[in-house]
Amino acid sequence: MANIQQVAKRAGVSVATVSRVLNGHDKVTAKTKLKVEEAIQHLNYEPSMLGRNLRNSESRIVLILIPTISNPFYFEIIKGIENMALSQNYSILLCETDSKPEKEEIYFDLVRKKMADGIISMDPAVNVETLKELAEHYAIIQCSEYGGGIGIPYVTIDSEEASYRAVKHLIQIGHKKIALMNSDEKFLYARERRMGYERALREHEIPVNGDYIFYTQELGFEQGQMAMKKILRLEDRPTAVFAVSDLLAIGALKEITAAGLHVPNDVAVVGFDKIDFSNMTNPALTTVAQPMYKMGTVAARMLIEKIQGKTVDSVVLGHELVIRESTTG
Amino acid sequence: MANIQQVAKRAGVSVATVSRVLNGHDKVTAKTKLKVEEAIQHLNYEPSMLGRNLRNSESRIVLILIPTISNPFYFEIIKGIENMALSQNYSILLCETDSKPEKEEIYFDLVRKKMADGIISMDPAVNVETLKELAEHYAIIQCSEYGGGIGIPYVTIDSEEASYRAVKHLIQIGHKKIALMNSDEKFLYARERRMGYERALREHEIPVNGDYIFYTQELGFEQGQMAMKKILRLEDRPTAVFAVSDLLAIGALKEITAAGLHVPNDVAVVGFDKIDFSNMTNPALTTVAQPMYKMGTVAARMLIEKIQGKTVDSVVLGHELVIRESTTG
DNA sequence: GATGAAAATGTAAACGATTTCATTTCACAA
DNA sequence: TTGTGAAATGAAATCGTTTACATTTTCATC
Repeated sequence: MANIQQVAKRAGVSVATVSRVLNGHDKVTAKTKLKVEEAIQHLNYEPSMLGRNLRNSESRIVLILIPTISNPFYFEIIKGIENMALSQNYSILLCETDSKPEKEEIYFDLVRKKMADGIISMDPAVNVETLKELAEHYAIIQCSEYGGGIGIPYVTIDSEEASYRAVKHLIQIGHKKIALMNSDEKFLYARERRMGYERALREHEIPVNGDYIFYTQELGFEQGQMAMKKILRLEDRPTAVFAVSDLLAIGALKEITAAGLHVPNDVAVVGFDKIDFSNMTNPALTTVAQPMYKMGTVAARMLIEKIQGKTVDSVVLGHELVIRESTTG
Repeated sequence: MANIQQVAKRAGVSVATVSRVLNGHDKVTAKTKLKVEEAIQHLNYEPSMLGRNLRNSESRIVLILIPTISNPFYFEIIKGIENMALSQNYSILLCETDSKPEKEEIYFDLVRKKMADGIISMDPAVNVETLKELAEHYAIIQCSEYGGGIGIPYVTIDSEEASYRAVKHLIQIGHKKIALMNSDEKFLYARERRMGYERALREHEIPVNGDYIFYTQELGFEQGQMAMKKILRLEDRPTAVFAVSDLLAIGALKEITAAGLHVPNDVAVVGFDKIDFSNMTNPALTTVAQPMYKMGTVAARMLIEKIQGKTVDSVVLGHELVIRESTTG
């Protein structure tokens, strides 16, 4: 494991010159460049990021904060972030918080200790106070989930509108009794999605029925099953369900089928996110597609600009309703 | 952003003493310790990993190489690795290779440049030559997928035996015409799983029928669908399918249902891996459970020991057949 | 109060790069 | 040949820690 000194020695030049060759900087004579390159080759030299990072006061690592890696919703976003980051010579540290403040704190510490240059937060349960405080000193971007009005740039979609369109689709194919499977309204997106749901109903003069709205603690398959069980027990059973995540919707599918009912003939189902699996279920799931890959690249670009000291503005991206078997048979 | 010098100055001690307090090293008088802690508090000091890492010639980062993040098979393994790593103050860099040598090379470079202290490779398509070469200088562990006999420690399960048991289960519930949906036999695990399949058949005096063995390029849902289409077209149609991944099996499920057939009455299906989704399908999938979380923790522990210069031995963990609706109705 | 060993603290040299500023080399014109 | 300015190169500081070694302090003992 040679270092820059040894390369310099072998090439008969100073370390400064080696560094210049390494970084393609300034002007270096073709002849010296050749000598240096020969030395690098011969010694099998690889510049150490440790030295370089210390000198440059940067780590070239960005943190991605997600609640759990098991939620496929994050896949494409992560890919987007990764590719953009890679193209700018950043690496990504994927951090699962399990929505636990202790784990979150471990990762926040990583940026305080300069192990990371910035954070892309996708955890809806993130501690907003700490995040705000951190944002005063470090580069932070919120992706997909965001606390509004806290001065941290975000990239997201218009949840209210997306939700509105999903419900409108159900109404247009004839449904009037539409249940909403929402997550806890402490999350902004949950409040927005309920508003979209209600707007669609009101617009078609369908009264909003509180009994048709269900809240779940998490957005997983089991929560979807449990909520669906309750829905199926209602005396005036809904003919359609709009779930705010695909996993919830897939749980609903399973439960409806288990009850001997048919999707969409007895109960239609709409999900949200268009995760890969939404296409693998029986029947395939109608869902709202978020431009996840794009969100990732945009978030990464914003973060890198922030790291470079630029000011960046929040971005709202478009979305799309993907109609499949779970509503149209 | 204060540094250790400023803390030392304010506390009226030397940087060495501050460092000692920081690391809970040696003996420091309670009084000086207090002074130092006051200074740290007051200056809001956080030790920089950049300096520390350079000095210690380590990055405290480990690389995880996976072909793609979209395969849920890796979730639990990653969680296992992450938790073990975290407990030892390591962070993990999740690296998607897309099974492309170029991307792989980017990540290999990260360890050559000391940005990472070691690698846990889970990519079956990894370039074994490069890996071997790298293993001479750096800490490397293979997890789940491994090239045998290349001198790199691995943790895995007994694929042949697991496969044998899965097929035996199908035979025991009355099947004789059992198709195998395997991946390319350039992978060791694919060869092993075919051997287990054949052993089970031979043991029950069922001839091995080459027409019943299908190879897929990847282990995804679409490949499962395509292979199943072919299987359904066979004149003497199998009554059961053993797929070497859950995603393949889920593709098969979808295709069987689409053909108007019933699982398991017309065709029984067994998968491999017990990913979360194997429980969410209709019907739920019979599958071979790998102890993924355990594999992760074991791999991480092995890697850390390797980093510390110890010699470590390969490990073979147990597995379990999980019988669900796709074979027993 | 002097002594000496043990305990606490300090000094300064790493770790491996980048970069500012000073110095040398070079090409060319006088 | 000499002088000049530009181009190429080098010397040394710097980034923020840790730690081997040197030095000072402490304190029980005589």
